[in-house]
Amino acid sequence: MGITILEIAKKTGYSKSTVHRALTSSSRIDEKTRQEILRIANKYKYEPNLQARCLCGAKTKILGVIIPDVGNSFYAKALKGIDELAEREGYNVLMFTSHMSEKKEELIVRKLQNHGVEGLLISSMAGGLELVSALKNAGIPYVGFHQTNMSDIDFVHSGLEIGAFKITDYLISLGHRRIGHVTIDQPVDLGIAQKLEGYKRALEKNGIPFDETLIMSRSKFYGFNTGYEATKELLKLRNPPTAVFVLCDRIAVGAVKAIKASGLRIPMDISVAGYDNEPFSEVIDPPLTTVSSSAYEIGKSAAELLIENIENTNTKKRQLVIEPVLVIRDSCRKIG
Amino acid sequence: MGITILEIAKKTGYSKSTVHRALTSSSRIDEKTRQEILRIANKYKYEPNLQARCLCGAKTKILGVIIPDVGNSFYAKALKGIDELAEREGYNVLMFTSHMSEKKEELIVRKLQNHGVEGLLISSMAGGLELVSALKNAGIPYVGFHQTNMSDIDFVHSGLEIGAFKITDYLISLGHRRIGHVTIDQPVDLGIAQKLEGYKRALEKNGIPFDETLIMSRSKFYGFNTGYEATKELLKLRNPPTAVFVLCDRIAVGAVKAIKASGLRIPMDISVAGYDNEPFSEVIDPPLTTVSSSAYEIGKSAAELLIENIENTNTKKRQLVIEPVLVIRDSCRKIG
DNA sequence: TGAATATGCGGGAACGTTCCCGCAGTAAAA
DNA sequence: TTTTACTGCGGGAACGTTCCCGCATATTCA
Repeated sequence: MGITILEIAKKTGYSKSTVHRALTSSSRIDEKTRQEILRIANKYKYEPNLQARCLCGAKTKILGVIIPDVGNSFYAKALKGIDELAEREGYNVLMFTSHMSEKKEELIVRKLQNHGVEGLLISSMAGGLELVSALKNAGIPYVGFHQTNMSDIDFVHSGLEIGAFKITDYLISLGHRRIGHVTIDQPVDLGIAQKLEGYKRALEKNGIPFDETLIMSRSKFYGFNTGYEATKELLKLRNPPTAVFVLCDRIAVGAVKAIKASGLRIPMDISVAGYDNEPFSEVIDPPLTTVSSSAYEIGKSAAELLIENIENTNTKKRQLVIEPVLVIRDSCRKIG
Repeated sequence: MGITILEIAKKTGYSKSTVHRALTSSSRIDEKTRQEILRIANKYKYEPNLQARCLCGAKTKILGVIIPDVGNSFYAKALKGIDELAEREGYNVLMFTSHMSEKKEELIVRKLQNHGVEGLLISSMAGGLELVSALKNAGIPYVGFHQTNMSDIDFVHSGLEIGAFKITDYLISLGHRRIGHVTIDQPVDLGIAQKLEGYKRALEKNGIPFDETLIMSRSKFYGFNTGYEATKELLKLRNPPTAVFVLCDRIAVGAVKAIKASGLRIPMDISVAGYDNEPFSEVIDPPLTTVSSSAYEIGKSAAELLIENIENTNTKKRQLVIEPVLVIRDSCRKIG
C-alpha cells in the first residue's frame, strides 16, 4: 500500500541502492543526495516493508510472549511491563497463550520462526527442557520469567520462595509458632512448591520443626471454596494453628470466610496472610496482609534482558529476582 | 531455518509448483503425488515462511488489537476472548497499547501495514474518525468493541447504556426515587456519558424528574478516593439520595467506605450499586450489587466479526450488543 | 606522472512464496 | 478421426528489501 523504495528511486532519479543507503543512514553516500532522498521519502511517508525486509535476513522487531492465560491479572500486568519496554525499544509484541500445555508450546515454537520472532519471553514451561532445546536449535534468544526452575537460562524470577519466606518469617516474628499453610494440589504450577520451600526455610531459620499436618490442601483449583474447605479442616485439628499462610489472596478470601464461620475473629484469634496483593485484598474485611511481587517490573525486566540478548549476542547468562515486598495490613497480629 | 518448498521439490523430484499445490490442497494434482509430497513435508516438518508468503500478497494470519492498557482487567479479559477465537481460526494476535492517545493510534496504523496485519480490533478511539478513515484508505478491515459512538462501522458494544439503565431501573423497582450517581470527569472515556444516559433513561421511563444535584463527581481518576469524596458530598445534601449508582465497582468501594464512615448502614440506610462485577465485588462487605458485562464475550464476538469481515469481503455492517447482566447481591434493598 | 585508494553510485542476485501461463498427455465429445 | 476439454505438472515473474560486486570519478600517495 505504501510507497516502495523503488518508487522513491524513480522519483528522485537515483537507484534503489542509493535510496536504500540514504534510508539506512549507511556510509558511502553524499550528504546532499541523502537529504534529497529523505525529503521525498518523508513526503510520501515511506515505511519499510517488514516482510520483505526480514525475508532477506533483516530484523522483524517482533518479540514473542508465551503466557498461560491473559485473563489472569498477574500475566496481564507482566504483559503490560513487557509491552511498554518493547515499545520504548521499537519492538512489537506477539502474544501466544499456552494454557499450560506442552503440545501448544511445541506448536508455538514452530510458529515463532514463521513469524520471524526475534526473541521469546516464556512465563511457564510445561514443555521444560524440550522447549528450551527447540528454541536453542532454532537460534531464537529467550528469557524465562515468573516461574521456572531452570538454572542454565536467563530468567527473571518473581521470588516466590523469597516472598513465602518473608511472610512466614514475619508471622514468626509476631510470635506465631504453629503456622498453617493452605495450598492446592497442582504439580504443573512450580510456584506452589516454591512457596512451600520458602515457608519451610523460614521455619528452619527460626528453629521451628516442620509439621506436615499443618500443610493443607483440599483441591487442585484456585478459588474461594478451595480456601474455605482446607481452612475448615485446619481448624478441626487437635492443636490448630494460630496463623495461616495461604497460597494466594484469592484462596485466602475463602480462608477468611471459613474462620469467620467458625466464630473466630481475625486477627484477634487467628492471623491470616495471603500472597499476590490482589486489588480486592485491600478492601476486604479485614484488609489482608500479603506479599506483592510486581508483575509489571518482572515483565519489564524480562523484556529488557531479552532485548539485550537479541542486540548483543554474547551476553552472559543472568538471573534476576524482582524482590517481593511484604504488604502489612490488618489481618495478622502479635500473639499472646 | 526450516525446510523450504524448493528443497522439498528437490527431494521429491517434483517442481516447486507441484509441491505448492500439494501443500495448499488445491486441485489439479494427482492424489498419489500429493501424498508422496506431504509425507516428505511432514518428515522434515515443513512450515511455510509467512514473510515470503505475504510478500506475494498472501495472508499473514495476524490480527491487530488496539487497547488502552493491558493491565486493566477488562481489556485483559477481552484480549483473552480475542486470543481464543483467533487461535481457533488460525490467527495470531499482535497487540498495540494506545494509552488513549491520538498520536499513538496514528503511528499504529502505519505499523499495521508493515506487519501485514489483516484486520484490526479497536477498543478505544481517541483518534476517532481520522483513525477510521486512515484504516479505510489502507484497506484494512476493522471492528470496534467496548466503547464507541460510531454508527457506521462494525462494532461489538458492551451495552454500557443498557447496563446503567438496568441497574437504575432495578433500584427504582426497589422503591428508590432519589438515586445518586457517582461518576468522574473524563471526557475521553465515552463509557461515562453512556452510563449517565442509561441512568437518565431509567428515570424517564419511570417518570422521575432528573435532578442534577444528584450527579456527583470530584475527580477525573478511577480510584477509591474518588468514590469516597464524591459520596461524602452526596450525603451532605439537604435531601440526600436513598440509593447510589456508582460508575464502577472500584469507585464504589470508596463510596461504601464513605457511607460507613458517616455511620450509615448498607443496605439498611442506603443502597449502593456498582458496575463491572470486579473479582473483589463479591467479597467486600456487603457483597456488591453490580452489573457484569462479559469482557471475554465481547472480545470473542469482536474477533468473530472481524474474521468474517476478512474472509468474506462483502458483509453488511453489523452492530452487536453483549447484553450486560445484573448481579444482585446484598448492597441494595427495598426502601421503606 | 602513474599507481593506489576513497567516494558515490548502479545493477544483479537472493530471500521463499504465490500466481499466471503454457505444455504435454489423456479422456470425452463432435 | 478431429476437435475440445481436462488433468497433471513445470517454469517464469513478481512481491520489496538487503547484500555484494563493480564501475566510474575524485583524491591521495610515492
